Amino acid sequence: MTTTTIPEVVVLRLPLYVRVLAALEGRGQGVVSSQELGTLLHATPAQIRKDLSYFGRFGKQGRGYQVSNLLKELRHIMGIDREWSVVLVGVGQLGSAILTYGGFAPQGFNILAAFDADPSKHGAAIGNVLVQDIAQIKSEAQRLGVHIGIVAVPVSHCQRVVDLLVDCGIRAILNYAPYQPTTPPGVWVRDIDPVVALQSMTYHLKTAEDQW
Amino acid sequence: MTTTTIPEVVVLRLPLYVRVLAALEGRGQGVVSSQELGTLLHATPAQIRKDLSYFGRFGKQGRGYQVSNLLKELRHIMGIDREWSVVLVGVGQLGSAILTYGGFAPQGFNILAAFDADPSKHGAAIGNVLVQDIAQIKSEAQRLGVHIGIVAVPVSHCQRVVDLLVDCGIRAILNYAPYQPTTPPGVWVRDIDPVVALQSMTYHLKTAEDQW
DNA sequence: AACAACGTGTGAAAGTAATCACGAGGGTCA
DNA sequence: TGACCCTCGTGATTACTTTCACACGTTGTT
Repeated sequence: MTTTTIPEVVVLRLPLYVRVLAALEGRGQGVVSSQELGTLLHATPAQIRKDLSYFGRFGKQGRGYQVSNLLKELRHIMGIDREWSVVLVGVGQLGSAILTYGGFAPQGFNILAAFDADPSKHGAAIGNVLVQDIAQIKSEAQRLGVHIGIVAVPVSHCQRVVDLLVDCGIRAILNYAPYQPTTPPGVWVRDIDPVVALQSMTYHLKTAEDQW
Repeated sequence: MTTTTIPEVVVLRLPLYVRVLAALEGRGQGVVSSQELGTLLHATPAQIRKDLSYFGRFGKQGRGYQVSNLLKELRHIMGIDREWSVVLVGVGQLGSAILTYGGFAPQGFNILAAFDADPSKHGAAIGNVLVQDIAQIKSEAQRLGVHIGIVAVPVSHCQRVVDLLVDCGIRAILNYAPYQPTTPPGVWVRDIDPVVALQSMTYHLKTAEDQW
């Protein structure tokens, strides 16, 4: 068995591949070339081919890739051909919005429970999810077999909550707090911070202005 | 004048530097070393020093960096020592949540107007912002001197809305739709897609499982 | 059956980014 | 003053990513 470690940049691109392949399948396209995928993904055809080659040989010379087959393969490789159990911590404005957001479930990410430290929120149901006492999280996470945690708490609580999730056996965390928590090896964190995204663009806006 | 082009990866890290420096200033710390910054940012001290060296010589040998000074410098370099005018397109569930989110204004990003194609939404005020007809966007954007656009529309409308924003003279776009729009050179886009973030983690979860 | 057009998979080359390692300066204290 | 410790800034090195370019298989055509 030839186990090459996949570069992380490639892993980060895989979901985008799946996204456009799903769109192509939805519109009934049967075959796609690396050239066309490259256009749709704003990447070079060579990069598409090299990325895919890390996982196998899915294409056919002279033809391209069979959309439905490649999509199936990639979904399996990424582990998104199954359901994942998710818990959310922090039911403030942001947390509530996440609970009512309809984009996770269709992709197999099921938010099964929500937790907050504020007793006044306990017992409420937001978007079909019951808000529970944060003290219950460990037993609930184990009972539900949770894989993924979403953190939507203030910066001041972020590290503590992340530690707690890790203690619950969770090894993948989607973090909405504007803070990079420290985690032990083997735990994956993705940060979502729109302000950071905006700030990295203002650098370019300013630089473009200064140009003249 | 020595104008080296700054690597984009460095630009993407600058906001994180500002974030931790602001935290250090808030807690009253006067001086910080690249070593300590590295710990807080999960980066090596060498990387911190090299990144900062693209913009100038802010440190003092034997001491480190003066927190307030470095913060001031970086804020200026990134263009976040001023206010930026923002418009939002798409006042659905997500768009409404963005309008009521309190995290943008304190960082100098002021959402001045919101637009939607649905007439039933026009005239509503959400989080102090008036929802207007999308047909008004060009005149309003010019009147308000808008710099940045936030896109919170369905995938099917994303490209059209982005084209419209570009036509309004906007050159920085924060895109919440799960689709990578095409833009002319000189226009900057940052995509925010929590599902993509989750999917890149399930790859690792699955791989860790398969290990044994 | 031969040929042309197409497009994959992949080593090699080129281009970027991260890290190393060290000279030089600053601070502290006896 | 001088010895010692600290930490920056940076050229050199190493590691990682992307792109190039071509052999080879597939499809369609005459």
